Amino acid sequence: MELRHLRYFVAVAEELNFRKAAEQLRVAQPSLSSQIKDLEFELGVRLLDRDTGGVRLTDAGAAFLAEVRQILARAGQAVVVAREAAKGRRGKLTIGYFAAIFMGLMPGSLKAFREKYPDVEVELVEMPIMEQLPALESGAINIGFMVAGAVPVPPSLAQAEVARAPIRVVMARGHRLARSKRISMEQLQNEHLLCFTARRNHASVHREIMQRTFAAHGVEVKSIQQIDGADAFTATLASGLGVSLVAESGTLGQSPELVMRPLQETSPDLYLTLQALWRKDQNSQLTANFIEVMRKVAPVGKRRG
Amino acid sequence: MELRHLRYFVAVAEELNFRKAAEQLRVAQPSLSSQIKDLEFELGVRLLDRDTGGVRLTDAGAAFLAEVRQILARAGQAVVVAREAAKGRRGKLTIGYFAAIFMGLMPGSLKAFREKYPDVEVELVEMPIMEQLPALESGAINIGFMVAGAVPVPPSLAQAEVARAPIRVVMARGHRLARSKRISMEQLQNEHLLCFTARRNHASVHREIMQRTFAAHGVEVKSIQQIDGADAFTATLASGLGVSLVAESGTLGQSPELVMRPLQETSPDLYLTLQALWRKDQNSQLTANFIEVMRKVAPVGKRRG
DNA sequence: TACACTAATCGCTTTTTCCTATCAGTGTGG
DNA sequence: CCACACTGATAGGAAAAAGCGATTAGTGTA
Repeated sequence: MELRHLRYFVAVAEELNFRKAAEQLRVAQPSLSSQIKDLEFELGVRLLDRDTGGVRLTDAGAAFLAEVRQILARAGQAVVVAREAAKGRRGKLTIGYFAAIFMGLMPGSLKAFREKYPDVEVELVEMPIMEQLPALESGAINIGFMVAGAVPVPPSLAQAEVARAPIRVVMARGHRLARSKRISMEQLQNEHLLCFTARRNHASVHREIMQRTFAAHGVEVKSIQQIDGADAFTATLASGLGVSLVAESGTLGQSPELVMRPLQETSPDLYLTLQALWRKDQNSQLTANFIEVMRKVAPVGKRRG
Repeated sequence: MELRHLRYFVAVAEELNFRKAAEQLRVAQPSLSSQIKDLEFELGVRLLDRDTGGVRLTDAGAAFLAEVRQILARAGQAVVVAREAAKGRRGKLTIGYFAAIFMGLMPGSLKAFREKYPDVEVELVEMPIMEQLPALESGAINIGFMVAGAVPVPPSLAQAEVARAPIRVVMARGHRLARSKRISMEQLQNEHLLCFTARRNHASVHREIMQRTFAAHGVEVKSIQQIDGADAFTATLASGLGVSLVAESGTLGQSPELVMRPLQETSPDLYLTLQALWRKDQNSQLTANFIEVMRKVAPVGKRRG
């Protein structure tokens, strides 16, 4: 059974006339008769009662017709879906992300993407960068995100900068340092510093970045306390126990109990860059579209240095 | 695009290997390559990323695959539907009926039919016999019912007896005649007789049958009052205003305000036969099945004569 | 009774699909 | 580092299928 048989059958069932149906299908009437006969033979069912006087649908033909109409409609739909999907306007996109409180660009990007591509199903999977890399390679996720330079990127993955945001000092609203308009790194040297991690006993990318930032300015810090989980981290900051460095775009800035202050220093290093990662061999328009939207939405801080 | 293309595509998408997919499809690998190429060309979309190293689904391929699986499933389903429909186990049956209060066999028959053929959609259309005849010929209804001999049946329609029930006298529980165990036709001669009709100003088949019954026994009746609508007819009987003749199987027997009494006479004429009608050229298994069920369910009264 | 119309059949052509054999790459193991 | 097993693509001819024109058989109508 081929779609041709179904198309021919629908034409005859609608016209109830082989000659007219054949004309509409732009084939000769004997071809049509032959195909219908083959279809009936394969089904083992008479679909059309016909004699030299005309054509009528049998019960089985009427039931089959209803099914076939749906099949043909779906077949047409499938073609549309494939073409739409090729343009990245339809399909499923699985995104691994992490550190909303740290860089916080996903909510706005997702909203904008869903508005522009309503037929794309987006699934967000929260996972630390070290889990994203194998997930990208296996195809479990289509796009991953990391702070530039946090970890080495395997050669099978492509990367692109999607946002850049200045580093800020974050602390409780009532914190002693909150009175300063700008805060120098020397001031931070003797503060209790905090960083967060996704899972207990995991290496903290956040700590890595903080240490690197201080080191780049020749400032030595004693230790940075690691806190598991975003909520715990926020709560600890809010208690006034310590301070941390995050990107200005991080969602911590939305917390009413916390404030952000710029650093005194103006080096170009004092920016965090968010990079999107995807498989080089994927060549996915879906991925390209998401990154394009994200780039437009993402607050790209102007360099001060 | 033909189902072959879709079947081939699914095989490759599942195996991610042309050679294995070809083996499974029992075709040579080059045929498979060629068909997939044709499919992609027709869609204008690359569905599979392939090189000498292997095969991967593109985004479009993944989206298309999901659609195609459903199409193929439906196509298989359509074949089943056609075969089931040919056996009368599936499809739609439109039944014209009338005079439930008069012969009252439909509820039980419908119940039994729905139990035996749950996949058949049954639609009941209430219409008097004179409307059923053209509806049968046009195909608006598949089966009609009439009391045997009520009207002449056109030669294009087939008919079969499905039930026979004795004629009874029906009246209010408190009616004077209700005290008799049997009632003779002479007793009825001077009673106020009632018959019902479907619509105002329509000829009453009920009256026709009653007159014929009396006439067959040489009993002459003055007049029979015609009442529009089954509910009005029941209510008028219940009020004690008059009496009527109906089949024992009629739903009037279920009314607590009414009683039925047999006639004194024992002629074989004193039975009403319900006939099913359908188009001769229809040759519908659905119709045959319904009538078969109805015959089993219908109370066929034993002849007393 | 002729005529217009129905769908089916016949013999042949065209188109499509399929096959075998081969080729051009890639990754792997000795 | 080179064979070797593996990938999918290509070429040319064979087989199958679909299509065509002409014709036939049958029905309904004027």
